[in-house]
Amino acid sequence: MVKSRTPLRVVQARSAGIAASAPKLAPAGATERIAESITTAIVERRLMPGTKLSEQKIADIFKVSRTLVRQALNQLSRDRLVSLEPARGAFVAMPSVDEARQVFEVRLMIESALVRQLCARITERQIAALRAHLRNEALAVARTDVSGRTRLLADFHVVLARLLGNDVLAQLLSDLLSRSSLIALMYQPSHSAAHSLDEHVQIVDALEKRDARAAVKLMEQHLTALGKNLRLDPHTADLSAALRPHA
Amino acid sequence: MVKSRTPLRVVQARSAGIAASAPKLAPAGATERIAESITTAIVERRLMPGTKLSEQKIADIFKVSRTLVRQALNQLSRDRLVSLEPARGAFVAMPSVDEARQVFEVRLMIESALVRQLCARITERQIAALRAHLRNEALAVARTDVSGRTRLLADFHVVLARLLGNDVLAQLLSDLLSRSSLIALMYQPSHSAAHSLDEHVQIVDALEKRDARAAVKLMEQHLTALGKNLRLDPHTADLSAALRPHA
DNA sequence: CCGGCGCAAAGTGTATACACTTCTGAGGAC
DNA sequence: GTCCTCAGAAGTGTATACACTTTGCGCCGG
Repeated sequence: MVKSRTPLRVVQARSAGIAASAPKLAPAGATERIAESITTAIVERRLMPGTKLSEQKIADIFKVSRTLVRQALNQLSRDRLVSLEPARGAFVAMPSVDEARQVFEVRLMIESALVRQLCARITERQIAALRAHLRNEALAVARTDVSGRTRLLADFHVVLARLLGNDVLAQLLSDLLSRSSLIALMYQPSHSAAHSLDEHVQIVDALEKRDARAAVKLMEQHLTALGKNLRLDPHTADLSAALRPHA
Repeated sequence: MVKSRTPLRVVQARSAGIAASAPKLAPAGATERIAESITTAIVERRLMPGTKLSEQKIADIFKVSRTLVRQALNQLSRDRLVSLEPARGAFVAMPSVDEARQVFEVRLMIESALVRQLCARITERQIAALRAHLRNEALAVARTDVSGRTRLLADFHVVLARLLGNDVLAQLLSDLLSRSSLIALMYQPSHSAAHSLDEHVQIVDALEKRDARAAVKLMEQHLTALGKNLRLDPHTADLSAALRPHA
């Protein structure tokens, strides 16, 4: 696994030219922009678990003060994407095996109920939207676009949640999926994206036929498959955990 | 409904004597203490929805700077207990009817699956713990201890979640219950605590008999009962919403 | 040669300073 | 008398300053 020697190399802030000293042109979302960038970087696997997130370095990158960076890191900490160690700093979170298992258990509970309800309410138009999403997934898988692929595979589940029209649910699941990305990154180094995509297709097929039983079953298989993979290679996890304090 | 004239009257910080100027003795949890106090105050109905939470006033109460208060308010904002309006300040959140409905829908999904799984795994000791909790609930209801009653009725659901040994689930449900408290406060001014307690007892009975079907059914009834109550009196909601901007 | 002690550099935690926005209320125009 | 304008107050948003903790490294003792 990568030595994760790079302390930081996030995408550069695409700030508008000036923004010199005056706090004029950072009206809204300055903090949000930072949090979003870091979240995206983690989900798209450009930041490895355990990487130190130095406040000053991030502040320099985004051309803001540590204040806003701290706010962003605090938010991410509540999302469990970074862990704050008192007086030591912020690090990209390293979910434990237990936590990983629990996250998948919760996803299993929620997403089973989700597809069950979806079968009753889904419309033609919504199925078409799902098909479109699947095409994007297939495209990303085909061209081995790791970043996009990872994000799109996760987004599939959020898209499902949105179809219920329940923003609370969608937000909740979105958080769980960010955590899942981190978990996958730690415990599933060699997971087959094509396989997940195939299962997604099968789920949409079941939804289209309004076969609730099949849809739920498929979703359960999909998630337990992901969950079971965790225990298979705890070596990688412990290894990277053991290496963390030094790097 | 209350005019909510009081801008602030949270519990006083029980800080140890000194803590004058030096940042010596606030090593950990300074921010957490503030967030917790405000959360408790909201859940126990000592802060009404729409109440303005002025940073400086809170800072004075807790004898800290605005910095820590802002951190706490940011955390609470992510929990949806307070809403931050840019350049205007923080207010105790006023969940919309839509949001309220969605929260109960999600709780329905999660807690149905919860009791279903619990039926299979619950132990004698755990049932005893639940009975003990129910006794506390009954006590609070009997002595019309509004604060404690509200908290204990909500805690019941968190206790159930903890029995599964899944901290992620417990945390998630805990957040949803805080929001539910706020919702109940806005849309269920005259809700019968005794009725909820009775339903809790029935659920535990079903769990003890390991009757999954009955337990799920009871939980569904319990939650849909709470959810249905929302639409019955949207008047109160609009009224307090109408009064908010001025007070 | 190895292990512990201590000082300096780096980084976090909190407070304070300052810029800008919003709100309120008094004064003036119509 | 009503409405608009605008100045001052109050409050939020960001940056900076400073105290304290952690950490890395050299030095001394064994």
